Amino acid sequence: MTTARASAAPEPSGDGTAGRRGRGGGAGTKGVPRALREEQILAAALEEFGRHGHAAASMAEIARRVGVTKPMLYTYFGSKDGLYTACVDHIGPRLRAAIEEAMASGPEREALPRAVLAAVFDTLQDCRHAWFVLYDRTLPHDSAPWQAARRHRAAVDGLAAAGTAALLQAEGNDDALDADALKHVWTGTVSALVGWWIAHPELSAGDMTARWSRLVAAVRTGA
Amino acid sequence: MTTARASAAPEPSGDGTAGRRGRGGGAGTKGVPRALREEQILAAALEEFGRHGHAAASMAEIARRVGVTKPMLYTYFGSKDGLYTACVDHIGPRLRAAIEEAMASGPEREALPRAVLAAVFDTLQDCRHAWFVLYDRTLPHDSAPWQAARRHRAAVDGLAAAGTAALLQAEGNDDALDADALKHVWTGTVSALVGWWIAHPELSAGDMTARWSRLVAAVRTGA
DNA sequence: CCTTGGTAAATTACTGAGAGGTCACATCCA
DNA sequence: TGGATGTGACCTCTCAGTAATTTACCAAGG
Repeated sequence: MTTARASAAPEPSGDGTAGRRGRGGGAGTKGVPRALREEQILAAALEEFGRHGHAAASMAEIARRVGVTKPMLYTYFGSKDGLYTACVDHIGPRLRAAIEEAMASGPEREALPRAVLAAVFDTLQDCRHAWFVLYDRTLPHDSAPWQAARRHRAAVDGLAAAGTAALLQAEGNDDALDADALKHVWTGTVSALVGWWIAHPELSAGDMTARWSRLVAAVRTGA
Repeated sequence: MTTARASAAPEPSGDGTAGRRGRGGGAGTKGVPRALREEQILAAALEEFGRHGHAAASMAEIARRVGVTKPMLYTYFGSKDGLYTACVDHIGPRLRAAIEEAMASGPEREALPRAVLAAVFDTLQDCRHAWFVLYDRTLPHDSAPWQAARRHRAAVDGLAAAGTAALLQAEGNDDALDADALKHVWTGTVSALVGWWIAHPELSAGDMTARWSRLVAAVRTGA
């Protein structure tokens, strides 16, 4: 299906004196294979959806960022909800796998949150807004994107739940609601850190992890 | 301006055999003074905007919840952005005042977050979604609602900043970025708790505060 | 080597629905 | 009567979604 033939697509894109083409910017193919275009569209959509939310994001704007027109998005992804769902299906498993790997590498109890955060930052370093595609409170209830996001969040949060529940049980707390609330506080903390990271583009994933360690140290000894 | 005259408005609303009116549900006044209607609209708008976000919320739906038609909303608030701004101007100062009062009553350093949270939960108990009107990441950049929300958040966050900065400095950390990040983590924690509270309507503000205390205790001694 | 058809990659131009916003008019109370 | 409260109908514009068409590439076949 992929039939990836060219190493790097020519993509004159914008050049007025189009290379081998007579008319600059006409209809026809630009030599970009479908698989590659899908990746480009997905990347642009992750950013737009993450930045503005499902409702405020516009298909035309996503197409414009890619350097393509709307019908391409619809031939490749069917609908706005289809594209959003594809975004969720793209970033969800990647986050889940990264977190699973971080947890499986068996850090000590105390360093586990740090390891998970490092995995999250590492996964999001080139698409930081993608986090908020998964954690968008404004998705229309029961829509396809809502269900997809819910499913993938459950997978990610399940890992968090394991850690937080163990922590509470170690203190003799078996309240299921407490565990659920603490899980939410954890994902909320991750959201806050990712949101802050977006506002500081110059910082690397490693910078963020280091900062987290410093904050935890301060809060644990102080407070 | 208020001229609140009636103790409780009659509001037949929906009753086919309207009380004293010939035509059921016609045009004319329903005896609800402007100030009261504005409160009703504001309450409905806070819920709708908080639940669905600025873009996905619809003026028609807000009007329907109040039992009124769209032109009323525009007569009273001018525009969608005007209504959103009014929501922000309504909840922002209330939250700020509550937090200020909680901090001014001088709890010990350690109990300060708990006191602030109690104030927040108390303020939001009848309009929990309102928090997300203030903290909506999807507001169109530089729009009037965005600026208003930013301003009020700054006021609320400023109080948080005082606490977090003091905490870090006590540990010998003077990094301004660390303080800013910790402030965001704090507001993210509040957001997470409020979001979780929305999913558990049966819990009171007091329940939430107690739960917070339990979680903090577990996390501090453990982890 | 050059046509030639088939397929993949794109675009232009359009439609339709829904939501923001407005206007003229209706009703009620003082 | 006049101002406050309120509605029905309408306008307009954006945006999701679609149909028809156009161009480029690629492989055979003459």
